[in-house]
Amino acid sequence: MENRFSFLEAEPQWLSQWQKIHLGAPANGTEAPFVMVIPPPNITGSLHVGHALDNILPDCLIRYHLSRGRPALRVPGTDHAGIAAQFVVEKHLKSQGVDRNRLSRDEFEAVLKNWAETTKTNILEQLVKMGCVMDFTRTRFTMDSICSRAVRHAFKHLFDKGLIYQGDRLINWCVRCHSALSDLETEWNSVKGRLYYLRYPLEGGGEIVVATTRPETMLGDSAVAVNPNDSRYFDFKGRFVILPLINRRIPIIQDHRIEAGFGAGAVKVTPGHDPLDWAIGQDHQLPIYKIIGEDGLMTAPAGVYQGLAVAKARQKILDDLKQQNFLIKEEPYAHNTAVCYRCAQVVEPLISKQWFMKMDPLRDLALKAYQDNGEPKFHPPHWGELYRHWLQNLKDWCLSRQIIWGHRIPVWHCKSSSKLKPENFSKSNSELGTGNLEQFSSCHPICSEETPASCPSCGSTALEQDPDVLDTWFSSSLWPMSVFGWPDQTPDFKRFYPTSLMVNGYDITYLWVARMVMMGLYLTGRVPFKEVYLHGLVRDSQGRKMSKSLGNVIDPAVIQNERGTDALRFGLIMAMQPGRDIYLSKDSFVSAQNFNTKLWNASRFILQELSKLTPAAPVKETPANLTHWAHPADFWMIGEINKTIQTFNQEMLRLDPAAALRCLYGAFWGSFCDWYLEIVKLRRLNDRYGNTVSLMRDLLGDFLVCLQPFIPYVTHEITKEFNSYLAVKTLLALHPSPAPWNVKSDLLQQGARWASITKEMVMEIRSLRADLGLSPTDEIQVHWQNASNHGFNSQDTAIIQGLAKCRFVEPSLSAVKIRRVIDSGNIELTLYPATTWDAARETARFRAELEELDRSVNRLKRLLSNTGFTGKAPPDVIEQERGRLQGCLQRREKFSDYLKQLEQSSS
RNA sequence: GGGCAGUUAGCUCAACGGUUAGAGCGUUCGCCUCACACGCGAAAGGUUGGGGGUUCGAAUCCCUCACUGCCCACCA
Repeated sequence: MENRFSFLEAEPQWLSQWQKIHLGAPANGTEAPFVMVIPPPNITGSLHVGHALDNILPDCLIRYHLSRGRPALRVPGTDHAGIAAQFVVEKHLKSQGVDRNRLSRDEFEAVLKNWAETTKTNILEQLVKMGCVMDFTRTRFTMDSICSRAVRHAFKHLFDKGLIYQGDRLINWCVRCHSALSDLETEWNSVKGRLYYLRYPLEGGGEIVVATTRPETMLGDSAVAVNPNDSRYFDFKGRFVILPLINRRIPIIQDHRIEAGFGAGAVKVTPGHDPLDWAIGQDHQLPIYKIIGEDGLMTAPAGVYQGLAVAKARQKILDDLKQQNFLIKEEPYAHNTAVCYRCAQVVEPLISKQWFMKMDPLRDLALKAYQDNGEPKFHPPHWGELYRHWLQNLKDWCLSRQIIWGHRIPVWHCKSSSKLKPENFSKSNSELGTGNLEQFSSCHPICSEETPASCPSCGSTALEQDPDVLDTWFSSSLWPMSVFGWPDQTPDFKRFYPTSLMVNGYDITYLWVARMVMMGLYLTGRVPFKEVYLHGLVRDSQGRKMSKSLGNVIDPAVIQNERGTDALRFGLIMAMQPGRDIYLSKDSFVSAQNFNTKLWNASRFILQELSKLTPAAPVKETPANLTHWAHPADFWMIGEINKTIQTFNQEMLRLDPAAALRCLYGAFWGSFCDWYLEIVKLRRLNDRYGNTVSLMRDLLGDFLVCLQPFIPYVTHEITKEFNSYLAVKTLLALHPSPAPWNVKSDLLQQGARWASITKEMVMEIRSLRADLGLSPTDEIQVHWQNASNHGFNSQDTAIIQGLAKCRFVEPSLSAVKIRRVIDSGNIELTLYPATTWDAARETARFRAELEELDRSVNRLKRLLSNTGFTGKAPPDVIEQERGRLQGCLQRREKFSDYLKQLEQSSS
């Protein structure tokens, strides 16, 4: 074995073996498989460290369940990522000097398909390299034929139920992406703008002042609103305003949504370009003027301002208002503006004909499932309430996007007649005036899973598919169903749906998780996953988001190259705290790598001991009759591993792999390496040493099996090195998770007691050695009273001598003495240092100890004489306190005795 | 504006009503000791954010204040 784990050489060997182990051995029992689907990464580029988390945490769970003999499946795949992907590809084209607007729809789609193929391959390869156990024969892509079919089927079903409709609504329009966005796809930025106070003249004399941050929208005003209780405006009721610049006559209306306290108390109402104004406009039946177009330029109704970009129009309108004395004042004002969550450009609220989905029936199902059955179960639990609250306030979902990359809406329009269908146009539409609305025939739109041959109403074959594509999250919301072939009742769908657990970052709880639940419930009657684990977001060591511009991005591939995939996996899992964001720096992976090295080296030591055994045939299995040959140290370690196995299982099952890993880390390094292996070394001369070595090997085997889900590469590589020496016969990943060792509890207790005394003694001596400034080669002489009472024989004392670099001697009356007690004062230790020694310091030490003990004794006496305590506390707690008091008294007696001796000898 | 989470050692976090609050990293000191210097040993470091309450007993439960982060809403 090399003295370092060469991960770069070792890693590639294991990948092909792991790809075969999905679902594990053929299921013999009836236990339901543990099923997860991957949160499909966007095909925008390569995987970042957040993706690594999304995949490594589930992989640990999948591997864990496989090792417990439960069939386990994880389905990989990728997401076409609509706007996000189109944005990235547009940028890429631009960097190559290609303007995407000069490409035809088909040409651009071809570029995107090509891009998707490349990144898909790259992403799947990265997943494989991270060691993820997935069934790559079931790999899906949200735009492949299976998923697309599910999308069309779901759409048609919802359409037929009347839940999907087309209509003119105020929506979020990204001018750069040239598409509508849903409410969840906008983000809010604080901007330092200005608040402008405009003077609106009243018909018949007088004026009213309105405040606005967007003066250019005044061209679209159709009313001025005031609060009905605002006494300043009681007299204005029923009067009209003549809108400056364009001289439109608009009413003054009253609406309770207007806050009297803000600005001037009167608000210009622009139903075409503001969400609140749109709502007010609906209620008051106000006309709508669309003065900003989808291209971000002022439209024809904007009159002389037509064709100007919004910012330029604003400036010109301000100039004109000022010149005509309509601008009273302006003041600095911080407010929020919506931006596109993908391209970060300003979102314009505007009226547009879009496809929407009524969410109420779906929402009700999700609320009922959550309230009645607690489904899905959230980790951490407080997310459940957030989810419920969000559902309660859910609005209709804007489904259509005016981009190219995505699922084309499965609706066809009949072009046979140019006759307009009057009910498609509300009276306000006639005033939109931009001609942007499609002219549809009188035939009903045809929703169909397959391209229809002809119009069912008129028989015409002049059909045109709706040009829009679906929100990328529509296909995502079907993912846990579509990957298994839904709507067909495939064997996979029957066996694996609903899935067991969904793991992803909390940032997409509403965008994705909630929608999957709603769609799953509505379309299949079942919540698509029993549990949801929402992990925190990865941030840098200062808590900032990782971004390319800040230069604080951690590329998982770089960590893998520098420290190994296991270090990446270990470091990420250890950094996870349920419900909290994860702060990472490149240094976060140092101690992870160190652990792997430690594991490697400890294994190397054990292998070396195995190979030294003669004859060449080492013990294959630890002899069962432990009581005949095992040492208390062995029983102690067995007790430790039993506790570890128990905690490990418990934490894994309650979805806290970080706690599980912490427990393994501490037991392996702190108990197994630091103490047990060191003790074993000191037992080499024992004639049963061969048995000890095989026990040590089997204990290592337990650790390897438990650690395998987290650090598969190094553990598998170790089992390979051990070859026939290790009891692990199959591929480690399929080796059964260890059960606690079946050893009588009194033996375990004896072992624990032995270890407790030994460790305390050794640490006391080591501490004193450091205190005295002794060199590690200097032996320190020790006398130990009452040793035999604790059953310590010569082998035990040899172990202590070896660990503490000391030598046991007969008591000496003449030598310098340092006294200590251990085991709560039951054992007295006398040390004879062969060096000068500061008696004054020792005296001070005892005095301090005594003071501390006095305090403890007083406290404990008070506590134990408190009838409130003795009457109410559980008996074992009282017993524990009694024991503590006993120990303190014993120690105090010894220490005052030593102190007296010290004072006598120094005087 | 509404809501959620958090505040414990220099840093990241444990401790899930039991009385002397623990790890890892970092720091300091001593060691290349035959698995490992990616290591070993030793040590320093805390009024558990402030205040009040419940309890025999509070980091833990309740109230309150302060601060931090996030989500939702969007006052023009």
